Amino acid sequence: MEDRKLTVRAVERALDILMCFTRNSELGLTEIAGQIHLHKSTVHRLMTTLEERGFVIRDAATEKYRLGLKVWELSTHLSKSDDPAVLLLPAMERLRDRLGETVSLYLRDGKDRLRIQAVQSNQAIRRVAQVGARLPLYVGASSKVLVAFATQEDQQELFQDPEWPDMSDPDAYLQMLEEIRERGYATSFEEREPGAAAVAVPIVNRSGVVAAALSVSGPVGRISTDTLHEFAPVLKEAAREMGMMI
Amino acid sequence: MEDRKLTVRAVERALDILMCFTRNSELGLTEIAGQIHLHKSTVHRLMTTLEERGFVIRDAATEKYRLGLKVWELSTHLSKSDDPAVLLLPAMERLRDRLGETVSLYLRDGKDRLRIQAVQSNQAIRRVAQVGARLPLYVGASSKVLVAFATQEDQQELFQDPEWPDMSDPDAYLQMLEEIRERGYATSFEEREPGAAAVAVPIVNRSGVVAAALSVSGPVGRISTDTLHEFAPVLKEAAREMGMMI
DNA sequence: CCTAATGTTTCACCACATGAAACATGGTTA
DNA sequence: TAACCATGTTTCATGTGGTGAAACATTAGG
Repeated sequence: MEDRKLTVRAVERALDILMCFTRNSELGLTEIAGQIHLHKSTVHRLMTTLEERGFVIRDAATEKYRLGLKVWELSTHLSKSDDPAVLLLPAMERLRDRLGETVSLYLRDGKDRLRIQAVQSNQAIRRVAQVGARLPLYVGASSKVLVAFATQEDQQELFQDPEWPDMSDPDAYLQMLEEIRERGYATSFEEREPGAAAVAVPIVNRSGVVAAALSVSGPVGRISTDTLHEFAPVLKEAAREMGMMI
Repeated sequence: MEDRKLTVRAVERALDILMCFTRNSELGLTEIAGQIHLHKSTVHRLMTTLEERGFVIRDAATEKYRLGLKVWELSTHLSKSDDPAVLLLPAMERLRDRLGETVSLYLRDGKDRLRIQAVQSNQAIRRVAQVGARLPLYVGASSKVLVAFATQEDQQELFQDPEWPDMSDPDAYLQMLEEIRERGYATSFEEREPGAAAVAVPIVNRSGVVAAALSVSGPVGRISTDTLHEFAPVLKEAAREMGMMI
């Protein structure tokens, strides 16, 4: 072992267990043990610890574990002041009112993107976006934006990741990213979700860094590829304003 | 050591570190080490682990730690469906509109209570209640309710806790709890906070268990002890309705 | 009744978490 | 400039305490 670990294994495991609950809201002991490949007795001890500290609770009925009050308590103490999710909410609502479609805000987080805020279209047929969803970086308009404006090294790291799908034509893909950087927005048409289309633009903060991606999405019945391109300038203007705030 | 620990010390410590951020949103290494009485090198390793997993981040400017994205992500996956905080919000808003004062919802959590929801009075002078605040169980109208309707064993455990203040007259205190159970509400007048008065009632869920405490509070200038008793029946009716929902 | 799948506890082993101490860094003072 | 102090970081010997196999307990289902 050349580069010595300076982390604590038991804690890593406990945190991994907590993150399991982003995929399933209720989990049994063996279920968790299966997901993180540990012996159930080990998981049992970790769960006892998490439960004792209130980070998970046991459902009285199902006997399964779910996230506890402490998680919620912690989240209320996240520093709200500089949190884009609350800071940009009003601007997102205005954009939704203007375009009439669902508006989402994404943050790059490692090899994924995270939908940190969303305001839903109020039309009868609409795309419903779930806040907190973790989505892949290799598909969708917002992904393209986040990848296109990432650093070279960052991109290389992503592409080399085993999770990243094999590119049939790497040059064409890089060409597309270049195009996105040039015109300042990306589109997607039934790419991640059938029946959904989206436009996304980067939000550049005052330091000149791409801090997030802003997208507008809706059903293909209402949004043609033409519509996407019509939306783009409106989005860009909104993103520019938002960038001033963060 | 007679009763063997079946918890994991390193994990307990890591979780304790996380909870430190409910008191301070930004913390340095030695600061944390001081709070949980550990050597800074130990804390350093734990923090590296927490950071690697995204549960804390380092502020670029101050070099201090703050809670990370993962905490927020986890919190969005708390099962919202049966969460009283969102379920009872509309009813709380109606109550606020009716009485014109700040309405709070408390949950018992171990030796404390937790304000899990609050809607503020919209009068100029008002009591501002912070959601997520952890408060003691030995003072305040809501505390009295939560203690009064706790089980005998629970009460004993609380009273024997070293944190619990010495009771000058235990019999009088028990007498007061009995009175609260009889009339179904508790009051406080400049008890926890100078200048604030409150009434609180229990919320009994469909299983007949006291699941939470509902309180209305405001400045003493507007709320006399008489007002508190006038509010009580309104609160009780609201709590009855809320109880049906959880 | 047996079987299978849960969760729980015990226990011997030795990996690995631990804290002291040394080191590095930046900021403040004289 | 040096001396100082308060941060954070890394190293390392020590033995505690985390680990997983296995045994046990419990429940549900066939």
